[in-house]
Amino acid sequence: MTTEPQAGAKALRPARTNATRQKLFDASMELIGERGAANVTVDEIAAAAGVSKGTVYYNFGSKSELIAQLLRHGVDILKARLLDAADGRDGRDPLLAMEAMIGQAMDFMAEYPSFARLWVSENWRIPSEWQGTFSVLRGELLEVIAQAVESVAAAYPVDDSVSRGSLETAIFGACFVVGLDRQTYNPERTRDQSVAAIMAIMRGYVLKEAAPRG
Amino acid sequence: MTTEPQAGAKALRPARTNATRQKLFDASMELIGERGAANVTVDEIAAAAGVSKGTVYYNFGSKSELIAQLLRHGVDILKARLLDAADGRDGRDPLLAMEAMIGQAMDFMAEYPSFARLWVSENWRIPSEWQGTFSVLRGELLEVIAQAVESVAAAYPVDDSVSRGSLETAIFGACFVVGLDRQTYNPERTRDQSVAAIMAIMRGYVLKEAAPRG
DNA sequence: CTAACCAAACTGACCGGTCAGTTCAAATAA
DNA sequence: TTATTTGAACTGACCGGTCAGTTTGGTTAG
Repeated sequence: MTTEPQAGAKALRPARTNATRQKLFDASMELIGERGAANVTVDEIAAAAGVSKGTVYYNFGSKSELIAQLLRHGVDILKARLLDAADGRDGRDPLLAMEAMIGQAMDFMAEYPSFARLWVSENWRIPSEWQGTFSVLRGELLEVIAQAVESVAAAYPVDDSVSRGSLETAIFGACFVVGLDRQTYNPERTRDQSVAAIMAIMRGYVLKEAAPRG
Repeated sequence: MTTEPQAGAKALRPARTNATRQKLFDASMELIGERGAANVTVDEIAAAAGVSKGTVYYNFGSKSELIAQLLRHGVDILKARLLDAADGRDGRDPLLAMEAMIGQAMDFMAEYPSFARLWVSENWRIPSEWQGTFSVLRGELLEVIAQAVESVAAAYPVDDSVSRGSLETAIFGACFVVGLDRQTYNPERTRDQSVAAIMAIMRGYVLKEAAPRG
């Protein structure tokens, strides 16, 4: 195996390395998102990143590990945005916070469509090479959604016959699919239309138009 | 290229051929759904079907064409079920018909999880080998959903600010994702929970609890 | 009845090419 | 000095597609 840089010492790593890793993330996100992990070669990724093949193995050790870290990278970005959207509305109407989060999700899908494609392509495989990675990352994202749903349920009367978990999954899934479909098949649809369609789930969950904190 | 059987003469083809094609559909649906189209070899498919590799090429001409016909095959089954669920409730409450359809979709996902995985894995790739196939099949399925939504909109007051297309896409996507998630991560969730979560979209779309044909 | 015949269906060894992963000496930054 | 990158060569496994030959089931001729 090639000599890897100290894996845990991200902070100590020189800027050059981080720049290289970023270039590799960008290049592989694009290629893998479009054509699928199995249909992209390491040589292609290296070339697209303007880097040699050896550098890929020096930095990541394997193609599989590169992809695992790519997934983690993308989720970190998405999570940060969702939390930011929620925090920005702290103390306000939880339904508006939810709407802001879904809007952020749509923006993310528009900005990183390849990440979304990679996610849906590999997420439900069994057993996947990245099963553990997906399990953890999926949990983190659902946690963010769960918090937002919880806030809504605390402020509004909701339909308790609907299972929280299933509801969160439906929102999660609808975000990915609506976002991806807009990219692929219906570019004419607006961000707001997409958000409104997904928000229908929440309007169906909340029982009546009671005022928040009612 | 190997000599293919007359493509249009399905009726004339001996039973042996149709049996072979069915075995190949079953085997490849399973393998490709689990591991992805690119990670399954034609040899494996042939072996799993209890048939030689040459037979695959005799019947389908290429791996790509096998998968295209596999997609068509699965959609035919799903469409038939959805239409059946809708027809079975003809003249009744369109919301109940919708609920029946979503229930059928859940059943389908449970029975053919591999098809659902194949679909989400390859659907949003650009450009995909099966782009044309997906475009057509996606349109057919959305058409069925659109009809059901139309019936609801005709019988109930609905939120016209929500774009029909986006709504249908959200339902479509939620069905796949909720169904797959149940298979992969949450087998303890019941069919009814899943249906209820997806139906929240419709309850959010309908304005009040007006009686049908109001 | 049955032997000869035929085309469709099927077989599986084989070929040409591809790719992930490895290695390493030389170059280049910090 | 030391960490990082380069570039090119190499390997060994794997895979899609091909093709010459075999089996099967039915039809026809004698």
